[in-house]
Amino acid sequence: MDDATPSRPGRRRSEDSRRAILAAAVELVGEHGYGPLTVEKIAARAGTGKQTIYRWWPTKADVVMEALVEKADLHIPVPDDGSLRADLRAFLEASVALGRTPQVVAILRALMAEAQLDEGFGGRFRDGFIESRRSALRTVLERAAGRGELPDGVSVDTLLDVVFGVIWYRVLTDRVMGADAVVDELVTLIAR
Amino acid sequence: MDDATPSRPGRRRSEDSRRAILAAAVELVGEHGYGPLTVEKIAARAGTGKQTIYRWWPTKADVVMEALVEKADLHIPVPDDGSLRADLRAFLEASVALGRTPQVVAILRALMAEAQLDEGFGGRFRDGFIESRRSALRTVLERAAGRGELPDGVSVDTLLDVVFGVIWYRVLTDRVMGADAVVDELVTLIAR
Amino acid sequence: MDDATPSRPGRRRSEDSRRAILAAAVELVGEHGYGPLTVEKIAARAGTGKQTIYRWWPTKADVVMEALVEKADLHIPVPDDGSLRADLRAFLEASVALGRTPQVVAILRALMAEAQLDEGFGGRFRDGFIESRRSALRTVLERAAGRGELPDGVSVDTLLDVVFGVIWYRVLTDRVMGADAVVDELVTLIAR
Amino acid sequence: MDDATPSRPGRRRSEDSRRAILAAAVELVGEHGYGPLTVEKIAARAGTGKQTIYRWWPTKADVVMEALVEKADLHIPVPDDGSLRADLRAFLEASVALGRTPQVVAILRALMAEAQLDEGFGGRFRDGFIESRRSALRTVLERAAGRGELPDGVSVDTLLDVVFGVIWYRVLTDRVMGADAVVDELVTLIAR
DNA sequence: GGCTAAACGAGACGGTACGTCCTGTCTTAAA
DNA sequence: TTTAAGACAGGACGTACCGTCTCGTTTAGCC
Repeated sequence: MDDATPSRPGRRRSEDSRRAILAAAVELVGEHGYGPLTVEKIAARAGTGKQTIYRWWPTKADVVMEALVEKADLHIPVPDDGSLRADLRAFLEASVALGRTPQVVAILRALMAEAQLDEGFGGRFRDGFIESRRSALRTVLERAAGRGELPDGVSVDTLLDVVFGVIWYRVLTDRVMGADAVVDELVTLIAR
Repeated sequence: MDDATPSRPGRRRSEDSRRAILAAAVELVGEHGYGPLTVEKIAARAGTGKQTIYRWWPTKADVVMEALVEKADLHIPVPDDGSLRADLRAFLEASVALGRTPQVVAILRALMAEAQLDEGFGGRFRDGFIESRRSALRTVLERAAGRGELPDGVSVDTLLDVVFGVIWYRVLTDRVMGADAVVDELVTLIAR
Repeated sequence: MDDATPSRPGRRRSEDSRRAILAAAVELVGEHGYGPLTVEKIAARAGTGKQTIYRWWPTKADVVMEALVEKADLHIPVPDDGSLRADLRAFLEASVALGRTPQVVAILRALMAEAQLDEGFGGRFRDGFIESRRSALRTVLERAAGRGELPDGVSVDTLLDVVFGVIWYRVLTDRVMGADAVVDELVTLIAR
Repeated sequence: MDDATPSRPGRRRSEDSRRAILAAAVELVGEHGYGPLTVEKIAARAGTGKQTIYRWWPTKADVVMEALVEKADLHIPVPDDGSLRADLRAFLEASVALGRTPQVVAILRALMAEAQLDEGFGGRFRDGFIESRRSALRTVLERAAGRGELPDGVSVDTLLDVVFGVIWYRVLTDRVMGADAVVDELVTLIAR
């Protein structure tokens, strides 16, 4: 996708700058949160010009989102242990673990907020993040559906809404996941 | 709180200005969304000074929240029809109806966004809005619990998370409620 | 002109800020010349916001011009000693004295340059500076014309061009006035 | 200087590019004036890279100056008709003719402006342009001095200042030459 | 013909200033 | 004392150019 036109004239995009910008953004969010984050500060910390950021990302939220996506630990593996109970619990445990990292939570909340305020970013956030998370869990649930483990009368899509809905709702209302039995209860509710 | 000291010297707070400010805020959100909303534009549209806004509301989000609360249609009544299926369905139908008013949806999304970015408003939003919605549904569910209609092994609080989680998740990811069978499916999942 | 509408609502223009801005501009030109002068630096030095500068002056050149005009020493008095030789010499000596102040010379050169590059400022510079200088000397020359002291066949306007032409030409080609006999020679040429 | 080392390896300077750059610069000054002229726009219009401009000219003003010098009509011939009146009138008429070409006037104003703002270019402009004009007229005036046609008590250099001073002063204050009797009057004043 | 070297177009880079917009505060005259 | 009006200090925005630096390509002289 990136190398479709491998030989254009002109200097190539600097991978160093790209990495420095993502790293600077993550550091700054970690230090002071997303609110006071500005393109100017990212550029200063990364040692780049502002234009270099504007050239490749439409908004600072896109920078943060790319940094988030690049975090390997986000790639919550799609579990396949043969039973919905086990797979769903594994998926939720991994999500809960992420949700306990304050930096990641701060970024998730900020990005979801930005997605509401900026329609353009909203679309990119859904396509680049929300949907990829749904498709991971959808794989798990469809396998379970094949085994007849899902409740009757509830579509896979609605179950996705239930799982991600609970996670996001608790993140956005500042009630951290995993401090109680919510994982067990969700598994109980869905995997009967 | 507003009429605690009815007889002070000096000019009284202008009810006209207050209404003009709330109306201007609602109009502007309706026209261009919440993102480009500024105190300056509210004041200009309302024909008031900026100071008059800052004097009575901590942030523009509080202005919008007050406008939202003033909409009477928000008062979704707590249904009590003797069965969880009926009560839950009534509650969800009412929510879905609200979620179909684009202006209301725009405001809900904006307020949830602002709650992420401004810690102070986040608290006021949870206390003044989120919790009041939860307590309404909690009444319904606790009645059902008394009748033994709730699934085993799932607390009322988690069921609240499921219902509101699904609603908010769909609102925030721009997938409007009620365009499909989600109400039926939620009732099926929870009220067995 | 400033007090035509003395009673509008709203805060009045701050005379402190105005003075601080003019002073900062003069200082900065004195320290590093006009080239590196920026609105940002003027604002920083003056302790004002940039907007306060942009509110009252169209360009930084207008700021510098106002500072120049405000210098009382610029008000070269219109001499009236009864003879053209004496009046013209007095006018030129005063101009030469000014032209020996490096700060003033730097400002004059910069403003004339800016007048070439920015058509809008060019007009304001002619109206606000060039013409006021011409009218001062025109008074002197017209008195002399009444006494028949001017050369035949040369209009007052052309004599103004000669006097100011020589001064500006020497300033702009970096050949300081007064290092030689140019004052004597101009008097000789014009007042015969 | 350009052909001092005729046989180096490597590609030779492209005459096409050089001409395209000079032409682009002249066109752009003609269209929008010198103020908004940038190296970037010259390169875009000429279809060259920016580097090709920076390789051969120190500043954009030098590009414009080279374009000006290349205009053959600049070579005002040094008249020699035996009388100062005739020679001076011929010189001034030629200058006035140039001063009526709006494009040339625009360039002259721009170069004089740049000479004020950029010390380096100021030197090159004086050496390469101002002085060559002075030396042309100096030849005329020194011939006249030999014939005793110059006013007493006024040096040739001051007379040069008078003639060029008037021309430049009128150009820079946007009062075009030749619309009035200024040529006649200057001849009257100097050649008595 | 192959080799080295310079100039070419294109365009990304770090950096600086721009002029605009908005924030939250302050100051005025009127109500 | 509140109001509308509006100026204030401050700070981020996104843009435009600067002058430099790669790129891959083209054009030359030399072996």
